[in-house]
Amino acid sequence: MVDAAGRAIGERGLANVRIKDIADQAGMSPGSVLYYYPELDDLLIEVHQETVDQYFAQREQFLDGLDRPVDQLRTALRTGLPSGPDDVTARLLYGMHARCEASPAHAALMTNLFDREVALYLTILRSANEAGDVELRASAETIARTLVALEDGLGLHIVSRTRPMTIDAARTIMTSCAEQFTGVTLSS
Amino acid sequence: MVDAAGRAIGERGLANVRIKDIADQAGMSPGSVLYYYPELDDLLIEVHQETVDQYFAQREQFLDGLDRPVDQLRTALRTGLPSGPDDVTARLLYGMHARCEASPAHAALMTNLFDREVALYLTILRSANEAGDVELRASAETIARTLVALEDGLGLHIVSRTRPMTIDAARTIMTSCAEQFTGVTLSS
DNA sequence: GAGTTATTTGACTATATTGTCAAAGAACCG
DNA sequence: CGGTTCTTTGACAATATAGTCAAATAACTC
Repeated sequence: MVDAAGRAIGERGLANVRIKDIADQAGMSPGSVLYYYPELDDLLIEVHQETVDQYFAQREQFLDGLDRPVDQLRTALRTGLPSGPDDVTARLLYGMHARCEASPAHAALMTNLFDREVALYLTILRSANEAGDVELRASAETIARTLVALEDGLGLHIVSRTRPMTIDAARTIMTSCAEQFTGVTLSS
Repeated sequence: MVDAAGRAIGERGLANVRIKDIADQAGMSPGSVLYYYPELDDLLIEVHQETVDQYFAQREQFLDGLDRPVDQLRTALRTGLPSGPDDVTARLLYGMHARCEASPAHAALMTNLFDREVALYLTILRSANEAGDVELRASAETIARTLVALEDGLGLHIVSRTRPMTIDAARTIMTSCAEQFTGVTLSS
């Protein structure tokens, strides 16, 4: 059901999704959708939750098996960007940002995602630093927040089809920024 | 009329604005709105255009009268962020990002704004560098793009009420990032 | 000021979508 | 089984909103 809603949003866009679309994707009637979610917002919040969890789990998974923290950093820098303008997960998450203004639940989920991503970078940065592989030219907290916010800004432009902002250009920028903060070469 | 639409969006939100809201703001009847804009999208595009122009003009104006490029840089770093979660202009622009996926016109306006902001930083960075006030530890183009994308990412979190991301925190990050790229202290 | 065109209006139609509900059907339980 | 609860359905009512349009009004021209 939550999956079906996610697919429906992927097809029709978060702003235009109708109960009927969700019902179709779930192989149900519109009445059944309302039976489980009298407030459609509740369903959207679960979709948001689910998407955040899956996205973050995947990001962590990319790091599995990488022993050297610098390699983890390099990989994290690559996997924090949308895969392209049509990246379904990224589009959904950016769409959810708009709902944060009105819905504390969505805002909390965004805060949660942000915190987890910052924590991920923090861990990597600190262990890379302890391993003597990188400097930390600002506080680890600041660097981590910078990288996450930069990912979000670049991703927004990728998804919005801002022309000069291709995935390659965005990767260059991520790398370059991380290099400045850590004093090492990170381009792969 | 475009102004009225902007106000209506400010009150009701871009996603929920109705023709009636615009008519009310303009002191007209709904019929008159349709008379001038049979396609409501055309009006939204003009609102977008207008907002981009005004926003950028104001950003430039903040730099007026600042002779030293480093001061311009400091000011640019401060004025590129939303004034708070309720910043009407910022909310409108972030809302418009969602429309870029479907509308090339909106995407073009976003590209235009991005390019102009990058150009602004480019000018500042280059003259600060020529004045011998800053280093450029990456290409000016890369630094400028980084700063603009970072502003956008931070602004998105401010507007979305991502809790740890206050305006102060965001300013710290902007400053710290610029310091890394330029090798000088910029905090005011 | 008569005639012409442009603008404005608000009532009306068309449409899309949410939400209701009684009845049908399935699952479960003694 | 018979009864009970849970689930599902699709037709229907309620609502919201875009868009139409004839008629009223204003503006403009000669």
